[in-house]
Amino acid sequence: MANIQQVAEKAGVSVATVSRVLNHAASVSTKTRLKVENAIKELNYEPSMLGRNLRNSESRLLLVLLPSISNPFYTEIINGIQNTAIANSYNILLCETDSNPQRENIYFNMIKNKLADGVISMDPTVNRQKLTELAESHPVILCSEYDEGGSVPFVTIDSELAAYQAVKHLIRLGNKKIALINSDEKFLYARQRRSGYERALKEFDLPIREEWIYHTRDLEFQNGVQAMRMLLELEEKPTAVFAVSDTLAIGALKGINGSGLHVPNDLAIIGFDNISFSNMTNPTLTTVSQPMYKMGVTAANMLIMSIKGEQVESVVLDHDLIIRESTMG
Amino acid sequence: MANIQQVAEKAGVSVATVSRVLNHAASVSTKTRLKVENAIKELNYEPSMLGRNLRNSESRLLLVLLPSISNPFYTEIINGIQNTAIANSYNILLCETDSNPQRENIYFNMIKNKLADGVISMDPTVNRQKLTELAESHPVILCSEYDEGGSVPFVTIDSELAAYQAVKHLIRLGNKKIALINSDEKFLYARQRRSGYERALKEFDLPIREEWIYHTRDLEFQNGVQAMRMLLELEEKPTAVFAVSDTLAIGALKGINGSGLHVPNDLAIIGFDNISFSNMTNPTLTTVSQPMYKMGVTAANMLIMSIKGEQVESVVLDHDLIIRESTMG
DNA sequence: AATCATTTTGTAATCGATTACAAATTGCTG
DNA sequence: CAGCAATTTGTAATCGATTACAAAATGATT
Repeated sequence: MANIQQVAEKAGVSVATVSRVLNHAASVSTKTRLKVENAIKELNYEPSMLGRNLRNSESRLLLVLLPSISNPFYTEIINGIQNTAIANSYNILLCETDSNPQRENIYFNMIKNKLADGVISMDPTVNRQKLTELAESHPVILCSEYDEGGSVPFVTIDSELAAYQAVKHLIRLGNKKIALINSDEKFLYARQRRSGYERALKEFDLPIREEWIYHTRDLEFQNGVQAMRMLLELEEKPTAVFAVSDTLAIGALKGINGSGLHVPNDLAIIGFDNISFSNMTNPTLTTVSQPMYKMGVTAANMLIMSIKGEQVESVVLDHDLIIRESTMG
Repeated sequence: MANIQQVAEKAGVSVATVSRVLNHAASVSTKTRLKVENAIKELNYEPSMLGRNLRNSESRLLLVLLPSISNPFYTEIINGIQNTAIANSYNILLCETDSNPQRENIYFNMIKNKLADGVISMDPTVNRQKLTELAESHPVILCSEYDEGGSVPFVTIDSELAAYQAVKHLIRLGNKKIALINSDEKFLYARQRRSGYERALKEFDLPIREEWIYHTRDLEFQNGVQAMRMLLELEEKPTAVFAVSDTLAIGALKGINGSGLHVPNDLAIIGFDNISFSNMTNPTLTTVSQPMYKMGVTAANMLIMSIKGEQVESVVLDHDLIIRESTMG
């Protein structure tokens, strides 16, 4: 790869002039510009991001942190981020953290080191303190999961309300025994969704029974299968299940297969996220749809504003209840 | 963020000495090393990747190109790559190309510009010429999809054989009318899987009928649904279907629901990839399992060897036929 | 204490770009 | 064509690290 020196030499000008051509400075005469452009073409030259970034403290690269790419929930969000980034001449790099603080740290360092201009974190278990610290001096936006009462701007939905509405839908269908398949309540969204679940039950004077609340370790299908098996072993079985993620709900659906029970006649199920799989199951899955693409777009716009030094406000977007076969008894 | 100058000043030594401490050079006395380490701690200093990379032409970052993160097929491969990379003090960045040559180009430039040390491409529609060109001067490994007769090292499976075995399995079950849901044959794997399909049919003197071969535009569920609908409208319907990806097979399964036909009694289905969802469908999906994690590990090891300047040989890994309910009539 | 070998540290060039400032060129005007 | 302003180009410092080489400090030996 040629460097700027060689281009300058070939064009018979100084490196400063080449740099000016590269940056479309107005003060270059047409004649020299053409000379330089030819030299660039001949040498197949492309400017080094490294040299440029070192000097400019700008990389036009955005980092997107996510715990795992295996959850399809992130797919559409990333599309939104990516399209918005590209429209603003930024590129994105996806960083899978596996919720491992050490890995997170490596990516935080990329930001500190100007290898990237900002970060959108979708990792719920992120090291709070490190992140807040980073956010003091660098652009950071949280997406989906956020820090209650924290200072880092976020974009999310009203999980409590969504859960409340989902459970209310189950109650309206006549269900009185409603189970909750929740993830670990160290996550804010898990606490919020539980809270919405309880609010709906209370409103209709239904009891909150601990044995109908199951906590899973992860959000994989298998965790949902396991949860459902436990619920089906109870003496008093629920007649409906609200799972806090589609992956869990799909696993639960699987757990019911072969038990002789029928969805939705014996047991109604609602998921959360509206991942593309949720429409492929048999029966198809009723679920809460998050505006994932829009979340991505919003987060990216917020980050880019933040990089420009503008103030940004957190945003709460609307959700939808998508009613499908798993609750159409 | 403090820089190396400030650390040197605080420790009362030269920048060279600080650099030596950072790089664990043997020639630093214990006394000065301690002074420097204290200064580093006090200033909360972390070396700039940018300065280091510019000087060293090394970033210890690997790029992983993939067309879309929405296909779960890539998930396990990436796990393998990531774990191997970390074990060798590398980090990975995922780059979603959407099979867009312009985007690809941006990431290729990151390699050329030393922002990353090498690239593993899983993008089948990659710009062949650009990639080969890049591979001449930079470490590149292809994973899964590769360039037949090309010079770029790859890791893959024997798609032709896998398809042959899958179709033979259908024939052994007594099927004589076997359809193929293939993707676009511009992809090498699509041509290879078709070839294996035809070899099996020929071996058992079964006719190859064009109307039983459907080509989809993408690998999304919806493409499989659509394909199945077309096949079910034929006068002479197939009794079995081999789909070249699980996503298509799952869509096909969905397409059969509501048609009154039963899987596997009326129609057997085989997919390809063994994505985690393939075990969640009802009935569960028979499929060809690729050693995805191992592919990732192998690709990463090959890339790291290549970065070290060693010669690497392409690898063909073993696959497995996983028999589940969709072919257990 | 002088000499020399060995260990430790510092000086300054380097990587590839950008840009403030200085210098050179161009074009006008009288 | 001298004089001056406006335009164009070049020089050299800079970003933050690494490292060859030089210089200084240390220690051993006589």
